[in-house]
Amino acid sequence: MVTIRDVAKKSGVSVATVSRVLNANGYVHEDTRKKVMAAVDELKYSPNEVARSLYKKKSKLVGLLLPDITNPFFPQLARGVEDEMQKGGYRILFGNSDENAEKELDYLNTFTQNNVVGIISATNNKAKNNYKNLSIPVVFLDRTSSDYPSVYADGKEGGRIAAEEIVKRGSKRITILKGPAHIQPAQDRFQGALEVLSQSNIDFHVMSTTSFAFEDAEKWAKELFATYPDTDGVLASNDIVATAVLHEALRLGKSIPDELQIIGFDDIPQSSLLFPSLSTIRQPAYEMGKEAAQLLVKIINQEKIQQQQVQLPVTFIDRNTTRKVDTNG
Amino acid sequence: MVTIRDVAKKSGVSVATVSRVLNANGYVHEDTRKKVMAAVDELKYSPNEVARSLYKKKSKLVGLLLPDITNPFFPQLARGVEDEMQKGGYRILFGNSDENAEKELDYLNTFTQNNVVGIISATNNKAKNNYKNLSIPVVFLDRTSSDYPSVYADGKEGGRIAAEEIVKRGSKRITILKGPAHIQPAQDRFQGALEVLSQSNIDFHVMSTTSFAFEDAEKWAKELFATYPDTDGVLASNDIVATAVLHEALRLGKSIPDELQIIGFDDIPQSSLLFPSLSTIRQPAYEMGKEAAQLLVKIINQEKIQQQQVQLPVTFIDRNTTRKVDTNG
DNA sequence: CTTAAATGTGTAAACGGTTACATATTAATT
DNA sequence: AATTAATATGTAACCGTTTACACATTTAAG
Repeated sequence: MVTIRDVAKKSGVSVATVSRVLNANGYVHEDTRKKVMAAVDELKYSPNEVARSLYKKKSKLVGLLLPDITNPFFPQLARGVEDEMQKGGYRILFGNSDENAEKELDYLNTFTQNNVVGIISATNNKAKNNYKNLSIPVVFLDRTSSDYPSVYADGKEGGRIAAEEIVKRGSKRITILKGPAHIQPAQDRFQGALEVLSQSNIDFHVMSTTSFAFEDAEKWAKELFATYPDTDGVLASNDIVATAVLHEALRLGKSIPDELQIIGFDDIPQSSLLFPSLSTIRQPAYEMGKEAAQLLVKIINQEKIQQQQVQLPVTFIDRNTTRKVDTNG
Repeated sequence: MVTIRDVAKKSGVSVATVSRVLNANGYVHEDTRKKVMAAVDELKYSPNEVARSLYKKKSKLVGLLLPDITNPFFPQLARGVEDEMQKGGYRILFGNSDENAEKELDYLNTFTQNNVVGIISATNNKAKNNYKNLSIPVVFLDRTSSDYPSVYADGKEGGRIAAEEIVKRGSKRITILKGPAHIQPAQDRFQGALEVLSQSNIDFHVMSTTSFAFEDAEKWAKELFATYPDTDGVLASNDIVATAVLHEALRLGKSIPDELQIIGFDDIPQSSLLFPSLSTIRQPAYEMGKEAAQLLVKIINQEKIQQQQVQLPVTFIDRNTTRKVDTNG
């Protein structure tokens, strides 16, 4: 390994001078700067971030904690975070928590032990006080929080829109699939939908589900049609569940969207490739990731923050699992 | 921040002793061990990995470089890597390369600057010599390599199987969608399929595509049916493209699998949730990630390796975009 | 009982950077 | 010409660990 001392020797100056040219810090004569840069090039020197981090007590690393990268909603988030962090020269220490408090704590420890300069967490764990005594900034992603910086989409509004749209398009016996109880965003969606349907005079059922996993999704779908065979509108807790519902409905020979309308949530990339393509409430996942990253670097740089909580808007994506609404009405 | 010195002071011993109890190194009296552990607990001391890494010249970090986490094949890989690494106490420094040599090099630098102890790379870049003068072990994932440790699925065999199965099921005018030229695994699949079809007396076309992106997939699909409207069997370069083909075929009112059979490649999670569900060649992505991680930690630990190249088998997943084969034949 | 080996602990030097401080030279100011 | 400010560079301490080495004490062996 070539160190700053090797560069210093080769260019005939002290390590301090080398450090100064590398960091463009303090005074250094143009001639010596050139000598040093030449030595750097020749030796292919590249500073050891670990040593730098040790002295400075801060690295160029940020921790990113997601529930599960395997859930198709999260890669977009992650990508948004990464692309933005990349710009600021930050790199990502990555972990999946599985919404498991122990794993989460474990990762939080790793992050601090590695001098990360900030953390972005998209977990929905109750164990908030894992974060209480962290000395580094945290921003929560896809999760509302009044006491921490956070960026999230307007889930409640999303739920409302979904309910309004499905009603407007004529569903009369709606089933709301309520997502896992401990996932706040899922509850927000549910509340929004509930609010609208409660105030309407449309029949509806609520069916609880306990996970967002692929493997479970088909089970809920079967259960749904077994329990409520005459439902003509499903508000799914997310696009995965919606996809499973769509799949099962087609298997049962239901005509979509004529007999049954389905609205998902998230707008994961593959939703547009289904047939019929899935109508859904879009969360701007990539932008959310970016936004979170921007917020975090602002906090790291001690910039003034206008808004600790960033709420991003949600939009209805009108595809083919919903009927066309009468536009002249 | 509480350091080893604070613990030493509190427990009335030297830092060397504290270090010894923490690392279970050298001799230390049981009584002092207890004293030290008590101080550790009381102060909630947790060692600074950065300092440790600096002295030892190796961290507990491994670099993971993927083309794009947003491509649904990769989260599974990543998860396999992470789960396995987690077991060994390693954490993941993560990056997306976008198959861009500059980004790739940039990440490789970051990795080494941060003293990672190994790298797993799933890129398909020509710029192999980015890896030449790395002093840390690298294993390539989803990519064949004779001169580096690598784990990959048997793409060529996968291509053969796909071709055989679609022929066996009666397609007579087959289109092979050839994936991007610079993606070796895509070429392997293509070669396998080509091999089988060349030796048969079935008509077939080859159509080249240049990316695996969602946005492009629909374009290829439309182009496919515009160019070869009478094709009755498609061998897609991966499940995304297959999904787009399926979508477009259904849109055109083709009956699947009766008029048109489709076989994908990868078996990404959502393939089973399509309707009709997608027949495909399964790559064991999660296992590949795990295998790569296992191989890397073996190399890190200087264990004897029997096989530098591990090739995982590929299987035909017979779902509903292919016809049922006559079993009594 | 003497000696050697095993056990237990501390001091200080690394690891590879950054920077406070000291010092020297040159340029600007009066 | 004398003084001050700006420029340029080096020395050494520091960041928080680990470990080589030294030394002391206990235990085992002869």
